[in-house]
This record gives sequence, structure tokens and C-alpha cells, in this order.
Amino acid sequence: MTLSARPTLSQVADLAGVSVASVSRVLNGLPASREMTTRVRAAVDSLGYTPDARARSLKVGRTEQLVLVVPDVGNPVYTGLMRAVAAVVKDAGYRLLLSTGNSEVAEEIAILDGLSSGYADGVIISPLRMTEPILQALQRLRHPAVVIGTPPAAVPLDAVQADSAAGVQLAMQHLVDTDRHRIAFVNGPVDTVPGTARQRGFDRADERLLAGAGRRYAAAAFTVDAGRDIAERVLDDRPDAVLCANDLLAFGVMRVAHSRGIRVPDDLAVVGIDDTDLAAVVSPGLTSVNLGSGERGAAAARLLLARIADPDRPAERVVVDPWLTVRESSTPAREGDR
Amino acid sequence: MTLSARPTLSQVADLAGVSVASVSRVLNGLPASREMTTRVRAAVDSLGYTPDARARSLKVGRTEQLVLVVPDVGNPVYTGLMRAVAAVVKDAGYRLLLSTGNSEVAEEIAILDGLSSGYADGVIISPLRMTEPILQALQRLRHPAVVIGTPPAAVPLDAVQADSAAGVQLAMQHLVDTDRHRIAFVNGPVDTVPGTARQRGFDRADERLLAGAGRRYAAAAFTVDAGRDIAERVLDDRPDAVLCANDLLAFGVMRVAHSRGIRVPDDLAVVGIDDTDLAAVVSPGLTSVNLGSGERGAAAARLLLARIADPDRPAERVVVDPWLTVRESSTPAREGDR
DNA sequence: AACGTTCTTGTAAACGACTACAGCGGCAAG
DNA sequence: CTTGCCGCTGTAGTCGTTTACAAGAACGTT
Repeated sequence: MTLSARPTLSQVADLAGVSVASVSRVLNGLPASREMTTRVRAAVDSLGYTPDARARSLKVGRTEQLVLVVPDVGNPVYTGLMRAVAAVVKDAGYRLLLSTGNSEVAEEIAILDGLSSGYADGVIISPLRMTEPILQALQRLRHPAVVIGTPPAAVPLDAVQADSAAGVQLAMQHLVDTDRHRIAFVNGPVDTVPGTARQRGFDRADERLLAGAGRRYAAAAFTVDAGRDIAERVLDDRPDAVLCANDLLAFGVMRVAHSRGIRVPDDLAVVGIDDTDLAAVVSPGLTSVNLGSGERGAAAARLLLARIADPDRPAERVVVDPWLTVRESSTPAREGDR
Repeated sequence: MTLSARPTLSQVADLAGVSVASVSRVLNGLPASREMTTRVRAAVDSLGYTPDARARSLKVGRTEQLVLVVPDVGNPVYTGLMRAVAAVVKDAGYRLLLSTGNSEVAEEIAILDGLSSGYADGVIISPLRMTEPILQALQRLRHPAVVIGTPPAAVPLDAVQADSAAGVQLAMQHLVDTDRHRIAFVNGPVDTVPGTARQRGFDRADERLLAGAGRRYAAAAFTVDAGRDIAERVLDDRPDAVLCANDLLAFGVMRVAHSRGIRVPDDLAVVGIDDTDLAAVVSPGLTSVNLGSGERGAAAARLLLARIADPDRPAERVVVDPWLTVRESSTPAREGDR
């Protein structure tokens, strides 16, 4: 089975009684006589010939493969991204390699450096932390690369970024509009890309809307468990709304609220960020800021394809606007309650 | 940047003043004098040389890449699988290509057939439906392949399968043990791999434990929305427990229960299948049958690696035992309630 | 001193496809 | 009947590695 040798160009050529060059030309749509075309086609069909991707990529210098690097394949935060990238990449006729850095900077760097063996034509990376080593790895990369995140403005990299600050502002405005004023902000680690951006967004919105009265908390990680841990402290402070830096944290908070008998949304509004698939699944549905992860993935893929097509184009930054998906977790407290 | 030519073996050889063969030998750990080794190493370092994966794979006939085909990249049902496969594959030094058939048989077949171009060394596929065309595509494949699912016993394929029937039995036993007797079974489409297996499992368990009194429902798809749609009808029949063929359906049911004021688990126990990450996230936490998707993914990856190492080994089938993760959605109705 | 080992190293031929170049026939213009 | 052009096809070199083979060096044995 695995042993049977695949037919090669020259076998097709022999069978058709023509040269390998002619076969190659027919297959690549270069000019050839009608007679030639039909003979080659026949031989190709009868042998079940398929060009060898390995040989082809050696010769033409392209692999038709792109890499997507995410911190964690299984994290719902990245599934929207993955789906969108996969779709765009596939439509463009490329294959998609999925690499996970396991949330380790060293692994992410190893992946970027490994690309120098030329196994793919370009890379999209969504680094968890935008550290100096990552930026250096990106800059010594000889391949087209697109970053999902916000590298320093001075670095000439194609990048797609969310507008976290605007997203946080959206959520805060919504909470204030629905008459919530004791708003707690539960962030994850501040030394991460999303952590800093969301913190800055909250600080600004807090200043503007609450005159700086909002309370801030930092969970140990962007996970449900971390959300649960911090929720104990947060809920002790009796807020009427909690804005979480991502959906997972929000779920953690909702669970603790549930077990304490705090009703959502009646007693407490909860809002998340990322609008993962899960937000629509839980009861009550979680209001969440959609940072356009699908849009960002698609945009990143398109930027990468554009750069591959023209390596000399100037670096471009795309900012995707967020929107708010309102679900039950933040609808106004029902009349007659209380 | 992209333009600068990568150094090649012969450039390294020139710089070191030795032949390309020697460089290749040093790099591949074949015997070489100490002197030779140090000279080559120095030249490699000073040029920043990395072997070209394309040329290498042409010559050695391997790509060091494996493909994983799943119906939908973003579906939480597959994330455990993906994570496990990614980990095993990476540890073995292979890269992972992720392909999605978009839940279309035709696309899955196209991916399998496309493999004949040799862009990867093997494939793991988790087909949504185990149809004849898929089986044929698998059999004409010249590459090692492992199926996650249950192909007909007569077909000599490496496969990893869940024991859905045992899983359903586990769930049913748990419900009966916790004093639930009006049990409804909400399946997805029966013409799918999971659909048939779970239906069979329920029929058997129903016979054994409820003397055939269980009611059966079939949702239009394995999704939250389909679960929500069918739940209206299911709940009208006033069961005291609902066993759903996957977690997403269960979430749909829980939402409708929530909106109707039916308390889970007090009035209604809900159990899902797949034990996705989401099950631990929702409130109340969803009791779910874990069919060992991580274990299956890891097993599939190992089977594939074993077959690549020895193409002549007999086809092997691995069955992964399920277990039940009990969460709040099915804990006994509280004392003093009602 | 001649010979056989053993160990290193270099030469050159692959792997399978693409493509620059040259060769060939046919045809129209002179 | 040349000449020139054009369109098609084949020859052969190339992409960057790996590896079979052979040549050469170093050494011990007789």
C-alpha cells in the first residue's frame, strides 16, 4: 500500500510518448497543441498521476503552506480566529499548519526560528505576550509574517489589532446606561497583551463615566478557575456589575454568584470580553464585547497573502472595531423584583 | 528581507573548505573526525545555516508533517482531540496540518485524495459520517491513515473508537441511581457516526434499566440551537431527567429549562455527552459522559506514528473507555425542596 | 616492504518537477 | 527557392539535500 511507488512526471511522459517538459507544460496550462494536451491528459488519468508537492516546492521555492501560531489550540478565545484563518487560507489554495506555543514564549520563538527551514511560506502569530525576544524573532524572520496584537509602533510589521479600549468603553457605557454604577473590573495578568490593553481601556472609561470610582481586581490567569478564585473577593465588595477581561473569567464569576445565590442579572450584571461561542451557550447568556476575532483572523490572513504577493509593500496595520453583544446577563433588573 | 537568499549546504562547504557530503554527514550525526566537526559547526554558525526542509523532504521522501482532519475546527467537541493530537505529534518531531472538511463529505474526500501529492506523511481523520465514499477514499490512500470512529469491522484500518454504548449506560445508571425514572433521550441526527452509536447505546440501556420506558427525540443537529428547538417538545412531556447525545444539545435544553423556570437539577437532571470544556464552565456545571476524546486523539496519533514506523504491521483498533464526570446538573434533588 | 584493515573524505548521481534554450517544421513574404 | 518568423517540442540544467561508491590516508601485520 504505502510501498507502491507513485507515478512520476517522466512515467507519464513515457506513456504519452512525449517529453517531460511537455507534460509539465500541459499540466501548468502553458501553450500546447490540442493533440499534445489530449495525449498527456489521457496518460495522466490512466496512471492516476498527481504532481509531487515536495519536488514542486523545492523547484518553485514555495510550499503553499502557512502557519498559524496560537498560545492554545483548545482555548475558545482562539477558535473564532482559527476558523476564520482556516477559511481564508484554504480559499487562497494554501494549507494551514497549526502550531501551538503552549503559552510559552520560548516555544513561540522556536516556531518562528524553525520557519527558516522554509517549510512554510509565511506565518500568522498571536503571541500571548509581546516581549522583546518575540519581536526580535519576528524581525530576523526571513518570511512574511503578520502579528495579531499590538507591536510597538516603531516596528515595521504587518499587524491586526483589536481596539480593546473601545470595547471596554462600549461595555461600560452599556452598564451605566442600564443603571449600574458600582462596577468592578476583573482583569487577568497585566503583563500580557490583552491584560495591558484592557486595563488601559478600563482606566479611561472609569475616569470618564464613573469619575474613577470603579474597583480593579487582577486574576492570576485568564481562566475560569482564576475567575472563581478572585470572585470571592470581588463579590464581597458588593458591586452591581462586574466587567471581566475575558469570558472565561466571567464564567468563573457567574459560578460563584450562582452558588452564593446572587441572581444574574437581577442582582448583578456580568459582562465578558471576547464573545466566545460559550457566551451564547451558558444560562443566562453572557453579554460580551466582541473584539472581532473572526474579522481579525480573516484580516491577518489577507494581509499575509498580500505580503507574499508583494514582499515590498509597506507594513500595514489593521484595526478591527469591537461591538457589544447584549445577552441576558446584563439586561436591566426586572421590574417588580427586589 | 524576504529577498536575501538563504545559505545552502554548498556555501557552508565552501566556507569550511570541505565537501558538501561532509557537511551533510556532520549535520546528520554520521561519523566524522573531530576536526571536521568543529570546522563545519563553525561555518554553519557563522552563516546561520538551516537545512532546507523542502529539499530534504524531496530527497528523503518524508515531510515530517501529519494531517488532522476534523469537521469543524471551532467546535468544542474537537478541541480536546486537537490538543492531544497536537501534543503527541509535536513531541514526535512532526508538524501538524489542520484541515477542516467543513462538515462536508466531499471536502473530506478531497483532502484525503489531495494527500497523494505527498505533502504529508500520514493523516488522522475524524469523519462526521462514515460513508462508503469516505471508506473508499481511505482505502485508495497510499499513505498511513488512522480513523477516529468506527469503520466496518471488515475494513482493515487503524482506528480509535469511543465506547458510546458504555458511556450512555454509565449515564443512565447514574440517573437511575439518583432516582430519576422519567428519562428522555435527546439525540442528534441518527445518520451520523455519533448519532447511531449513541442511539444504540440508549436503546440497550433503556431496555435494561427502564424496561423500554424511555422517550426518544431527535434534534436536527448536534448544536445548541437544535437542542433549544427540540427542548420545547421534550419538556412538554415533563421528564425528570434528560440525557443528551452531546453537550451542546444539553446546553440548549438547559436554556429552555431556565427560561421556563424549571430548576436544574432540582426539577430536572441534565446529562450531556463529550464532557467538553464548556461543561465545567456553565452554571450549574453539566454532568457529562467523557468519551475520552483526549485519550483517543493521543492514541490515534500514536497509532499513526507506529504505522509510519512499520507500514506492514496489522491494522489495530483501540477502544477507549468512557467515564462519567458528575457535576451539579444531575446531583440529587435537594432535601427539603419541593 | 608489501599488504590488508579501518577510518575519513570527496565525487557524483540521485530525488521529481520546472524552465531556459535550442531545434524543428511550416508558412508567408520576397 | 531563399529567408525569416512563429509556434511547438525536446534536451538538459537546476533547485538543495542525501548517499552509494571509491579514493586516499593511516596504521598494524607479516
